[in-house]
Amino acid sequence: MNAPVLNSRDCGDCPIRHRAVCSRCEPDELDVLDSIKYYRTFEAGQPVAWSGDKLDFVASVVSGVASLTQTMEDGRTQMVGLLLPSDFMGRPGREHAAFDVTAVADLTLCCFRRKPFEQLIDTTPHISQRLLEMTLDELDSAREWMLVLGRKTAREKIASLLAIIARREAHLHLTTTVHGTTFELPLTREAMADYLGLTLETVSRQMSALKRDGVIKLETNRKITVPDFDILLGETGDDADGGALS
Amino acid sequence: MNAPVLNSRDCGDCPIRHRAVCSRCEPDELDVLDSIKYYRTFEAGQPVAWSGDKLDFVASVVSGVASLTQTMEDGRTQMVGLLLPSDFMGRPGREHAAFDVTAVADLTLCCFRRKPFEQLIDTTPHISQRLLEMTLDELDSAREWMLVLGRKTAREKIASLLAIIARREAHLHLTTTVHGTTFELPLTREAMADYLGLTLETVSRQMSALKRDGVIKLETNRKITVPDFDILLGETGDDADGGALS
DNA sequence: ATGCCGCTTTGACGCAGATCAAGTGGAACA
DNA sequence: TGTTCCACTTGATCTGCGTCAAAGCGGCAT
Repeated sequence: MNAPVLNSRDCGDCPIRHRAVCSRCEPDELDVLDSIKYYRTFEAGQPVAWSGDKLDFVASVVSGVASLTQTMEDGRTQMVGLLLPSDFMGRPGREHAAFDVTAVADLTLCCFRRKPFEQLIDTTPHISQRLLEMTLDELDSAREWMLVLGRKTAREKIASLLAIIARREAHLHLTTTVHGTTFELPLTREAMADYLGLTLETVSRQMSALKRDGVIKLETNRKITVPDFDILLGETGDDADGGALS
Repeated sequence: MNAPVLNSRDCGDCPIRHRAVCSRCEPDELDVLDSIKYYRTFEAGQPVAWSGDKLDFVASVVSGVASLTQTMEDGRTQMVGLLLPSDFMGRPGREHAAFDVTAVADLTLCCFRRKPFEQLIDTTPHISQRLLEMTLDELDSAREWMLVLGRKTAREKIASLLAIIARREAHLHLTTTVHGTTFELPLTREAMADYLGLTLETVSRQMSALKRDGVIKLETNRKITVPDFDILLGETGDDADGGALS
């Protein structure tokens, strides 16, 4: 467990400083944010909130991964969002969580008390503008994911997910050598299945197939090497350019 | 063709005045909007914009229906958004369309020239706040649709779509009698299939099945009567609440 | 009317992915 | 060095939906 420092961390040192809701803030605005913020950590697998729970904060993901999922009465579940570092969680103006939120990997949140944050939004264009921009980006991502869910084959779905993870991990911890790009997969097979609208057996089979075909190599179950990224992209079914999510 | 009045319509008479981006605007703010707005109409089936096109305006849907769709190289298409009256189209700060936009039914747009609109956003909190709120709503809808696409059966998908259309049409033109609720379906079977991630044959079969089971009646191909809305909701697979009953 | 065309329905068949069921392998712990 | 556990893999079989093909049904123009 690499438990991160808990409280009173300086925003200047923050790893997501330049991408999160606060990215456009001036020093004095950061001071205000600093006064309503606190850190919370969750171990992999722990719930952050259940759908319908009262939620007194909104938050930025500092490190780790969280998922938003919906569950039907009979137990079918669908992941509807994957929150990676710098992503924003919660909705200003809404008291209750709309989805189940779970820490998929060890998670650190920078939480803002909701009431004061809502006031800040009304008075600080730097925050509300950035929040609008991030929300529009999320909407684009959600819409691109709809294509994945609605029209892609199992193999294309897996390839799309791997490409997205690799791309998002890129500017953090990712190693590229002559042998390709290696990254950590922060999801279980079951979580992948929930995201992709598949069963975990199908996920496993398609992972094996991609491995067999040399598209990926598995260092361990969770550590993946992509020898040639273009080949992976070719498997996503998107047109050759930058198809997938931002 | 019921071509609506074209230009210089008074915002006060606008049917979407209380729900669109402009809903929170004061009279003087409306005056500014009025100076950068113009109306455009499209016949059913006509393209509004192709993905990648330069787009010099953003717009509110005044009447009719537009779709946002993505297409893969091999022709597979997925509808990723359905724009009904009062919905907002386009993205401030983006020059080019990200999706194909098509008029699914005869369509009237209230267009705002993009550049001046972007300036307005920065200076008019009433607009940017409302836009943020609408975008967050859209994001919620998109996420709910992900559950439909990823986990629901064909029958559940159809029922979900009919329930959504009926609900959105509710506060416009919808007739409820002792024999149930009747509404116009503004989509072809193919458009339904594109939205639901199905083929049009499957859509047709499931519509027939729902008819056979008495969940719906077809006055014509496009005119639907729902004798008991709760039964329809039961077919969606969602838990009972849904907001309609309770 | 008549023939054409776009939308829709219906049928027969095949397959991708779900379901059911074992089996494998590595990490934690005694 | 074994035992247990859990994430994962693999196999056998089933099925919902896609695919291919044909036929109904208005509406509209000639």
